[in-house]
Amino acid sequence: MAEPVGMAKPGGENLLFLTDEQLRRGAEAMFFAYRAFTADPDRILENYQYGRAHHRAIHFIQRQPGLNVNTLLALLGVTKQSLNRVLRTLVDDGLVAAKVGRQDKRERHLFLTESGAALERELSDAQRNRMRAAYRQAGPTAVAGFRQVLEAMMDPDLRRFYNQMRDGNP
Amino acid sequence: MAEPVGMAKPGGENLLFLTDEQLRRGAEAMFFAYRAFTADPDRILENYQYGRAHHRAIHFIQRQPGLNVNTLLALLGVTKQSLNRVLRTLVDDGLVAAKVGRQDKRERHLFLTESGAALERELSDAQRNRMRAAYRQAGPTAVAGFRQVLEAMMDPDLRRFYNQMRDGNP
DNA sequence: CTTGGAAAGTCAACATGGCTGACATAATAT
DNA sequence: ATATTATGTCAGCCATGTTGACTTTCCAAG
Repeated sequence: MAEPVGMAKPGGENLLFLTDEQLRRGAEAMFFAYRAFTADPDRILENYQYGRAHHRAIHFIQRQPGLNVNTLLALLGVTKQSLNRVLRTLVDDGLVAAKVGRQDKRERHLFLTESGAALERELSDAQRNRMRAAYRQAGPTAVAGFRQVLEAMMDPDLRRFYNQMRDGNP
Repeated sequence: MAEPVGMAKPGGENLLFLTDEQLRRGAEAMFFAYRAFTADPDRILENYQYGRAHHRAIHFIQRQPGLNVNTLLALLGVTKQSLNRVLRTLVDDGLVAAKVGRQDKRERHLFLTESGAALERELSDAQRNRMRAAYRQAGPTAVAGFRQVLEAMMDPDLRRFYNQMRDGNP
């Protein structure tokens, strides 16, 4: 707690002096927090015979209804063969609807069905509950910092996606 | 940017009003940032025919030299069979030394060898570079918030471990 | 001193979800 | 007419998780 995370240079520049120790602690915090972050949805998914990959696909389809497969591939960062396995089971099970594009008939636009949306809600409810609790405990200033650091950590391409999603869904 | 992350209640209580949208954004930020967070070490590990599991084991052995297998299992949250596969290759390849306990001869205390420490350094250097850049970009206040939120998100058991590691390694 | 249980290692079998490579189909774009 | 793009699919491989069963070693308590 008394551990200094950084200091302003006397000259006035806002440089940070970060020890290896401080950065290692940050890495561990990411590791443990991410484990907790995925634990709740994972427990739910077991009941449905789905995995984390299904959750991610469902999440982004909920987020951008009508996105095409290529966009989803870029968001998830996996190969199309890998995604296809997941997406096929979701379509077969009636959780996702794939509609042929009107302008470009090669594209499939992806949507959640009623039951797909229901599962998405169940999963994200569980995940949001944990995040809400953490946000409340840490307070608004901490939350703003949390998001700033995460955003700064992202690869530029994904940061673009991340911000597009904000802009596209106000 | 103009998105409110929370407000203080007029009454004075520090409650946060968090929309689903804000929490979903947080989840996405976690997802994208974690991808970036693991990407650099993953690239390096490919050259050595190791995976992320090896990195995690090496990380915690570096962190607490001499820990026993049970402790490492609890930190990593995997089964002993799963860990054993990873640990065996690391021992066989001479990156990790397993020394029989003096008091309790059933226990094996794990240490990094010279070459193990070298690989750990290479991996964590890459990871720390990204974190350092993100920390610098976001600033000290943001970093403090980042850590607060991550800590609040952890499962209580893992938070205990997380804080023990701080206390044990001042 | 015996015995129960803990720490660790191992074998086998299986599931998930990554990957590559090759190929097919349909439709757009040149 | 042809090249390219978007998608889907098959086959196979790998890393890493799982459960279950079993052994060895050894500490500790009866």
